[in-house]
Amino acid sequence: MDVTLRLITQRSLASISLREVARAAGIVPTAFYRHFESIDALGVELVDESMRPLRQMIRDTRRTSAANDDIIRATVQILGQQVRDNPAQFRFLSRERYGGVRPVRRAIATELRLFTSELAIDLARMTAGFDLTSDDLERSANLMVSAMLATVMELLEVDKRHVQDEQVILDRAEWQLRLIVLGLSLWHSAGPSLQER
Amino acid sequence: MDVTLRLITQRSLASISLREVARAAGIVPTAFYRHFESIDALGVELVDESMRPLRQMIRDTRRTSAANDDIIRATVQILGQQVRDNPAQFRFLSRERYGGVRPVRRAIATELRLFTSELAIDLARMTAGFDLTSDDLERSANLMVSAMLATVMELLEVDKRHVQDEQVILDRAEWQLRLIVLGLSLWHSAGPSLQER
DNA sequence: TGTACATCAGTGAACGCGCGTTCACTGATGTAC
DNA sequence: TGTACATCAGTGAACGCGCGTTCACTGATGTAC
Repeated sequence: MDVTLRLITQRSLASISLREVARAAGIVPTAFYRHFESIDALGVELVDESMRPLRQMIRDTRRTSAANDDIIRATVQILGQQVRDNPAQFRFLSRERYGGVRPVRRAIATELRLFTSELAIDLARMTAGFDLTSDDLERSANLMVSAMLATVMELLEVDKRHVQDEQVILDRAEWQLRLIVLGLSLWHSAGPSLQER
Repeated sequence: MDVTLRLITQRSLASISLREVARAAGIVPTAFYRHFESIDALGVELVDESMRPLRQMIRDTRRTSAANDDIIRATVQILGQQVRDNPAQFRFLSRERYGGVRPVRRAIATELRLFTSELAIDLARMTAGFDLTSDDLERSANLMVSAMLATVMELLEVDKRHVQDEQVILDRAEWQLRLIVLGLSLWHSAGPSLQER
């Protein structure tokens, strides 16, 4: 699984062969079948492995938020750190999220839905005074996840020679999350004129 | 190019062969070279073709917004219509945006940056009284594009037997865009306490 | 209007290659008695 | 402690197949004079 993550740094899972994986792992092609039924099956297992940094992100954020009064900044910093520490996992997820074969795509969609729900729970705590429905929370968590995934993808495209670009992307993400929370804080006091027109 | 769009409904560009394209087009493999140097070159040309519906979207929205007071609803409706009318193009863009080979990925990134700038211009007109910097506009246009692309991807995954799911996704997109505009409308009056903490 | 030539999309045979998968086998490690 | 057997990861030969690319060729259409 490790060598596969390394192989798909440059290309997608669909375009690498069983023999390439075996070669990179230092085994003979037939030995591959001792571990996985096919490349697709390997892909599905990789989803689980690759979601680990995201789950870690939630834990880190929850631990941090108790001691930190700027939770948005902390969240974005943790995101940047996780992407820096686990580029292959994040690359795999963003590559295969829509580009991959169906079973892998579905596995990722399921995991991301869980992730969004977790975020909605945290968001509920953060916005306790805002009088939001669970639908509101789910939709805004979904928007935040979209923004964060777009951020991840752009971070991964940053040329290593222009590290300062990373900060520009992270600053933008922070600004965007702040805008969303600001919108939420005023959602119900804004009245129907802004909400429905 | 048409048969290629049809072929990648199920798989990514990286996983289809020159011979498959030729076969589907009803020509002999060697005749492919009369038209394109390689599959990658075909991909780059497909980007241009596939961006057409997006450009059309901007034009439609501009034409509509003059006569419509709920521009957000109109925008989301136009988005849904374009995706319904050009699924193959949108599927190609979302598949290859991060999953594709580098030249295709870069071509898409460039086009989307242009699209974001166009949106920022329209947004400037919409939010004329809000006192936003061009940086604010660019960042919020970027967030809107992220939200819209995520919407497109989910629309494309909708099972044809559950057409009502489409409306749920579009409603959410509308809600999200509305939230962003609401945030923008109050960005400068919110004061530093909400913006920087 | 007729002739000669250029351009162009497509043909079909052939090549060497890497692919996924099968099969019978090996040798090390673990387990039962 | 010793013996017999099971499990397991890996081996290596072999298969038929689809691949990208080369080459010399065809026949229709367009163009110059």
